[in-house]
Amino acid sequence: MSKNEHAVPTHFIRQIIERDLAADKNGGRVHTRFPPEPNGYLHIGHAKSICLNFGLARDYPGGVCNLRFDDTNPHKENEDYVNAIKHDVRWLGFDWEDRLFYASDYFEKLYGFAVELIQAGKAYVCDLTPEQIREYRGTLTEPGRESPYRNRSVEENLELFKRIRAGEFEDGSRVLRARIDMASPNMNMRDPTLYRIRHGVIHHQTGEEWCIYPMYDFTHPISDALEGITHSLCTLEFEDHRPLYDWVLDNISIDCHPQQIEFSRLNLEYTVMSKRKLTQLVDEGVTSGWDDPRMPTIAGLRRRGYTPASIRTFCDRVGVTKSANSVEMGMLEACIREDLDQNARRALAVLDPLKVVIENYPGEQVEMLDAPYHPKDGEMGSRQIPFTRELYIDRADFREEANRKYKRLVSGGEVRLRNAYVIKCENVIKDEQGEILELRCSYDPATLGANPEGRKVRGVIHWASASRGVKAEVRIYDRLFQHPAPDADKSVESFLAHLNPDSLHVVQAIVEPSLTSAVEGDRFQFEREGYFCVDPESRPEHLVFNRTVTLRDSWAKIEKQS
RNA sequence: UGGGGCGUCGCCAAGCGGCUAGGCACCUGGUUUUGAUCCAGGCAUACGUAGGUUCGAAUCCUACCGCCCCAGCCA
Repeated sequence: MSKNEHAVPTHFIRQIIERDLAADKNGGRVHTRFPPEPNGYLHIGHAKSICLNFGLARDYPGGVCNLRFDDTNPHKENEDYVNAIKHDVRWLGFDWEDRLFYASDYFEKLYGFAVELIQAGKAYVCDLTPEQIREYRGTLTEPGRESPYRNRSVEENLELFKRIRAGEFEDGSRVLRARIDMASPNMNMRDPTLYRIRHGVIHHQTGEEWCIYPMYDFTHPISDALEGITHSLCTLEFEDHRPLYDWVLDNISIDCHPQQIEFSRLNLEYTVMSKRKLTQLVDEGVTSGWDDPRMPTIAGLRRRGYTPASIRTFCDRVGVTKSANSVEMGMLEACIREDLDQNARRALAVLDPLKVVIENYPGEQVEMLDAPYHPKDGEMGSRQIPFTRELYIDRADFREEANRKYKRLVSGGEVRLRNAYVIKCENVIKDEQGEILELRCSYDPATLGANPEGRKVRGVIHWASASRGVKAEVRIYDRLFQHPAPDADKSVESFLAHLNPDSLHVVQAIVEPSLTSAVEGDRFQFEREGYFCVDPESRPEHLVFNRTVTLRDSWAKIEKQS
């Protein structure tokens, strides 16, 4: 944990836990779990859940948190997702130690509890088709009707369930259902399905051992109880499932009854958070993969340059409540800026190069200028930057003429080159179309590490040596969508209609040579531009940087006003 | 027109009957060889609405309004 992270504010779940602790409810234990289904990559919403569950375990004496894969639907799951999820949780900074579990570990026990339910007359084998089950379920305003198979004898149910497990029946032909209340105002209590038949799928953990798979509503409470979970935290859409969670545990012989508590999921503006939609973005090639730096996945944020600490800080700041929310991107960006401002080395990189020739600087001369890695943290040391007769500056840092507000280089004007000399623009060379080709400048040798005498130079711009600088590919990312809530807009056929066509720009930059040794994962502030990280595809002979986030830019605001 | 939730500043969010925490964003100034950072200051006398209880209500009560979730053999 970094120094930036301090005591987090309380929230309603902590209050519940503290009340339980005070009442010695679970023998003083706090035991949570993070239970992802391995059917996709984790996203920032999962990060909130991870920080919550593992954070609680960390903050209470003796607290522990399990990692459990909710792998009851083999159709959509695979081992690659399991590995990616483990990697992401660890990367975020959390440790499940020896508590790695799979719901599939409990298939045999689960089967036993299902038999118990049948023996108690609380579950039955139903032969209705999926369509019929839906019809019999009724609607939100009308009660359902009881299945004609609802009153089968215990013996018949037991026999049938055994034969189902033995593989005698086809997919979809029968299910095991809980026998609760077809007239319940809560849809989840209208004899929910407990088991379905699935032949021919190879489960990533259990292979072909089973042809029946338990449903979430049956599996989850039992898995929690088997692991001795005290507080089972999930998102709001499961609120209606809580009566069923409790019903399952109340009707089987198990001596642990965790408390399910629901909180609202995280929503971020200008992106989507549902696994279905993220999968679609990947499958349709809209993004380069789950780790595309524009994705709100942990892998995407990592590749974008976000640090684990910045994501943890973000999760702490958004808090835990039951109210619907849509958090601004600015909140996330502030967290990474805060981290990187303090911890990232500075470097000079020119993203849109314009050649500058210093006419009074000797052609063959190369001066190595010392430049601190950080303006405030001297302990980070410094590097040498070559200064030569031909340089590059950014096109945006020169204007032939401009008003007083513009503090950069203008014709006949002076500007400070960062960590180097003050230069003056003597001449502007253009082509026939009037396009500026290069600038002819002079430098003042007396201005290295010193202010010029008798005049004030207001601007400072970054630069790179033309001969010693290094080419680099820089990927400039913007938000993936143009709409703050792409999946909430019902007026379009698909959320894809809101894709931002300009979410990625690739530019060829000239960067200072010290960056040649940068390796995957290194993060820098390119001064006056933003924070950048080295992409996994980067090689010493072909550097690739991703822009994590821009710097705050008050100049852009000033310019916008005029 | 069933059930379950939620409504405090542009966005998050504290608050749990006694002067509306805080963060992000935004606005002013100052410092600055990054128009960054940093520092100082500003930013809710209608807490969804209307009634009520109370000396006192965002907090308690009543009614209403708005938004979200639920009719998978998904999780």
